[in-house]
Amino acid sequence: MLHLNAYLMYATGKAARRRLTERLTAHNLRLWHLMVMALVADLGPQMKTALATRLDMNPSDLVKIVDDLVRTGRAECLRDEADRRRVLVRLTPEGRSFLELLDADIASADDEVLAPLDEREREVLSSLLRRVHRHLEPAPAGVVRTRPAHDTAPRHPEAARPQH
Amino acid sequence: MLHLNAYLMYATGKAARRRLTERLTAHNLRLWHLMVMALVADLGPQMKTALATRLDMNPSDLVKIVDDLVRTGRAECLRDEADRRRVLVRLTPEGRSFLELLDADIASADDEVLAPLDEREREVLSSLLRRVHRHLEPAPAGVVRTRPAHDTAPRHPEAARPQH
DNA sequence: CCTATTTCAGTCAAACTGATATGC
DNA sequence: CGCATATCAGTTGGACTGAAATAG
Repeated sequence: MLHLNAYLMYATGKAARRRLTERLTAHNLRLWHLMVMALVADLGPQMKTALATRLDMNPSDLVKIVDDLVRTGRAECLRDEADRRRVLVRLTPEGRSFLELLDADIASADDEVLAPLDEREREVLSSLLRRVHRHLEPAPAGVVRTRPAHDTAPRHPEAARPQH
Repeated sequence: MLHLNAYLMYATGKAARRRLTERLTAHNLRLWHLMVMALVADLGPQMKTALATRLDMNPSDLVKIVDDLVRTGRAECLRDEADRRRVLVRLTPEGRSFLELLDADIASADDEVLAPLDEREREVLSSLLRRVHRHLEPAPAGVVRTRPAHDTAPRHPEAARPQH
């Protein structure tokens, strides 16, 4: 019973989150602050609903996270003039450089988590997890097709695909 | 940045927990209620600290979970007469049959989570996750060596293993 | 009217901290 | 005394619900 795979995933994920969180509290950040910044950096300015769906979090919680980011000057919101219901979230230059600052910390957390596995095994684990994850959290719709940051080349052009 | 493995584990674990929790709420149970019962069923009567360590949860939280289980007649606590600080938690017969009742639900949750993987892949994932998990949450000490006990006779904890 | 997006108010399980009591 | 076990009170970040406000 304790060999329940669902529980094993949960327990491992919890321990992994703890490592990440440890690094983040040193910077006065919480997990979602990082993830929202990282996702916006990856996809370019996005609607709040798209961010929430993609991160599998509640829209009402995302609002508060974005509020924090705006208050600390790391993100800003623009009303989309084409559809005035929409609010696009984008990083400020400070937000972008702050993310770069975190990069080393984050990578080392990742490394610590995967320490017992060699390169080949990490890839296998990552790919299996990704398949399970895609299955459990089906592809989010509604991602706005915007360019990533103007100063960096678009890295995943196929990721910003309209929903139909 | 979003390909962060630590986050991928967290996100997958969260989704897996959700599936488990869905089945449990149908039985008015929470995750920890199940896990504590399952662990006690597996290891036999255990100290509360041992259970908490093993499940990577806070001792103060475990107390409340065990309280719930006792109140609903699924577990009972016995003071260890050899060391009166210790409280051994064990399942009642009702607890044991309740666990058996849950078995099918639990197995199906597990199956749903791993649906996209074939038998071979499930084993690989499970084994990789287990290694990562062991590394992140090193082996708990202080587990009392008791039999999984189908009768209710208190075992003598002289069988307990010293923790180093 | 109906739907989508955002926002707010509040609840709940889980994660964690600190302090205290008690027995070895 | 120190140390381990158990317990209690409280906080915090996270997960979730329901409802309102706004705009297409």
